[in-house]
Amino acid sequence: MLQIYNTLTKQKAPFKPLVEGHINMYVCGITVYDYCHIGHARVMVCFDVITRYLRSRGWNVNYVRNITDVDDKIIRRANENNETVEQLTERMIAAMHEDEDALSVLRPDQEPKATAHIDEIIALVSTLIEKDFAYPAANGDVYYRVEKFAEYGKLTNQNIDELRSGSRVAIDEAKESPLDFVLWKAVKPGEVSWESPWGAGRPGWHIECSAMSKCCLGDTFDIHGGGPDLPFPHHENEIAQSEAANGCAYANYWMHAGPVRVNSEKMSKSLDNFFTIRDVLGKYNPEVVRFFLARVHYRSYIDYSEESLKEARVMLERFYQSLNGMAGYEYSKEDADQVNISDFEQRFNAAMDDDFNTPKAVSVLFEMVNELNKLKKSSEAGAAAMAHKIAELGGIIGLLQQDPDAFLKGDDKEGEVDASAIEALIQQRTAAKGSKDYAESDRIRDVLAAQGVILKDSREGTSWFREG
RNA sequence: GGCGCGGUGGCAGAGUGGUCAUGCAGCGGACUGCAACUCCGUUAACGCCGGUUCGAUUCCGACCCGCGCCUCCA
Repeated sequence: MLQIYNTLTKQKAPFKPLVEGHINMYVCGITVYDYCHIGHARVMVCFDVITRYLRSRGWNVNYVRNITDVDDKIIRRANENNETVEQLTERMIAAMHEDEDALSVLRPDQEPKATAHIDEIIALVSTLIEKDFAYPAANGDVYYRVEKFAEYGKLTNQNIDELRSGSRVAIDEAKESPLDFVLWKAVKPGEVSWESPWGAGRPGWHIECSAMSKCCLGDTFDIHGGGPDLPFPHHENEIAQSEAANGCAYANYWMHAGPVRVNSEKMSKSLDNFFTIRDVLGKYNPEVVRFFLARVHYRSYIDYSEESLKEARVMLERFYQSLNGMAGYEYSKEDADQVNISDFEQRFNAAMDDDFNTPKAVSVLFEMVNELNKLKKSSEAGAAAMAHKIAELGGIIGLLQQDPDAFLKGDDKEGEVDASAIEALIQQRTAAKGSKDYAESDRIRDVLAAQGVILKDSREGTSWFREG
């Protein structure tokens, strides 16, 4: 039984879809004015793991993640760069897709862009005005009348009075109340804009998600997800817009990923303490980055550090050392039954069913590695079956799909010994060993070790890998 | 100030009212020319103070500490 922690109810509850076997999920995506950082990567990986797992269990998942391609920051950045908004956003969308591909994040089924849904946005704002939940102001903006929506604040337990007194938002003369937020922004000189019943302008931030989710998934859908800084005000405002306009529940389950931290502070644009995905991919194998993010429960914080990345690398090495060389062996269903594959698989699924507990699921995978290493000595077919299942289950988290030998050897990087030089030194060492010249063979091993290359002698000869 | 989340062995990180998390590191052993990989064994923890209970790291309350949101941010 799948259990999901729901931000709305603040507890874990059994998941019940609107339509049996089917899941409609909307996740807030990226505002594309800059390269994605590791915090963005976390949200991408988190919902990618969730989608992969649900599909592996037979759910039919329709995964929508939007792209915000017009807003203040985009306009400012495009001006700074002397390019159009569209040039900037297309560049950043391409970069985002490159980053996702590197991290083995599968594309959502739909990636709606705000600028492609202006008509739907205008229609939604019109409905809100008709229903008296919004008003055009003297300055050309259209605002949402927050105090008209009785349930405002139900996602994050805010109450209107507290918000009003604690409001840090500067009083805007055009608004009826400081809590009101903008649905449609009147154009300023030099900005991109679209015609509307309230004059030329562009959508506010929150309205696009209400419009696009309605367009792609309908008035009510199953899961709405996003990053840790979105519950308030963004998701609160989405609820207010959609439920007021549609007259029915918006999303049934709200899921929020935890933050990535640096030195105990949240990684964020405003703190300027972020590392972009491409920075980090320059130093670590993409799978290491993915594992770094996926080995912690999705709702917990993660501390970003070189040590954490290295630890993820070392953990993956254990998997790949064990899997290495197992691909070629045959096995039957009986072989798999004999080594209790289904018990492990059940425990893996039970962990994932419990609010997507990846740390626990990974621990099951490690138990399987231990079993595999033992089976290598007793049952070739049993070991092959185990190895196959480890890779299969790892694949659900988006891991363990590389060729083990390739992962362990790594790419030849600038300034490091390349593979052919390593092979040549190994041949010299083998010759030295053959004549029992251990001083020489140890010397060669030390030379390689000094460059991070570790040798492994076995009956079949000497193999090597690069340590993390 | 309001609303939330969290404090687990040297580190990372799950979980449970009374037997093992898991990985790294450490220690002892096996394998090895020596290593590496691997295997076997092993050490060690639940912020603080009360309460409930036969028994609490796990439930309840207070306290201390850390973090997030309340302004654009995933």
